[in-house]
Amino acid sequence: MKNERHNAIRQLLSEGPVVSQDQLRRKLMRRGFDVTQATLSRDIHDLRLYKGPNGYAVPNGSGGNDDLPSLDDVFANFGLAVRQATNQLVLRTTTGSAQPVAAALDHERIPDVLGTIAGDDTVLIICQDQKHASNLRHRLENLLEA
Amino acid sequence: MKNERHNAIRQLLSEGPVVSQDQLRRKLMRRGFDVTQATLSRDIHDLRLYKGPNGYAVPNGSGGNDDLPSLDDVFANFGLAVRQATNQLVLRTTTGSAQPVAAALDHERIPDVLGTIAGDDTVLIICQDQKHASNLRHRLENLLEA
DNA sequence: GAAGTGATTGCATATTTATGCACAGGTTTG
DNA sequence: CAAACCTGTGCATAAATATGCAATCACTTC
Repeated sequence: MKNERHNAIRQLLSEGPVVSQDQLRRKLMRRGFDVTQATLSRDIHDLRLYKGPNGYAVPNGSGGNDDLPSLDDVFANFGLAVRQATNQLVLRTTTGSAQPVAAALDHERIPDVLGTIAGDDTVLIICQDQKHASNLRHRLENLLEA
Repeated sequence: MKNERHNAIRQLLSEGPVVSQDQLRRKLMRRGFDVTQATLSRDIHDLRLYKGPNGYAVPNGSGGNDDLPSLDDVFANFGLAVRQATNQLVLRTTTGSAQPVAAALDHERIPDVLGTIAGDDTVLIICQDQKHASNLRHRLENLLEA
């Protein structure tokens, strides 16, 4: 429950500005998540979100991670949201992070992945078909939480 | 004076974490600035500071570029042609303009758009499905004629 | 010089966010 | 199975932040 809600929050933030926890609460309500402001305060702490002049935002890849980052790490740090269009996934990342994220994906040699194309903050992932795409999407959504 | 105080605030933030406006007030006091929390709330707004897990921070991007040119402008200036392939649109732009055009598209937060990937003179726009793609294509075609 | 104007600030208070406590639903342990 | 433990949550409320209003001050205009 909490994990799904966290994903929904990231998704919402990538779609439009959210100025207060109460506004976030109402938006989540429309998506079927009914929680109180107190819970959102805790969620925001968990997700390490920032609040600025334009509302809440996902941290921009500042943490600067070191070694050979695993897919899990890369995702936890830079992944924002995954969306699916038939056999393709569109993965939003923090700005400037799409390339390394795509590299990590390629490196994992996941059989579902036919190939990736990365821009600045978006990775397009091509799968064999819709089924493989769904499969991968679920997997990535879980990684987003870590 | 407000400007000196703003500079002092920036200085303080670069030296160590500041977690609350009241803490900031006390630190400024020691430097000879005696103002209330209300004033600091306004200062923070003026300086467009962000508050996150580690307190206040100066905005991420070096040069706070908040306002992108409007989609209409960008299109009128750099857009060349739109073509559709099932759920994707391929947008040709003047060479070197694909990135800014894609950025403008992203920031418009059009619901039809799952994501964009930009090269040098081409932007690939991924939509949910063929219907959304057609919808968006018509819209963009209109902008091109403007 | 009087009156008008705009900028800055404090005060009081509204609004927003964080948190102590209690409780419900699972899990693990004995 | 019961007891001891976690985790996640709401409720009530504390803490932090934003803001309407009025006062002050530096300038401008007539």
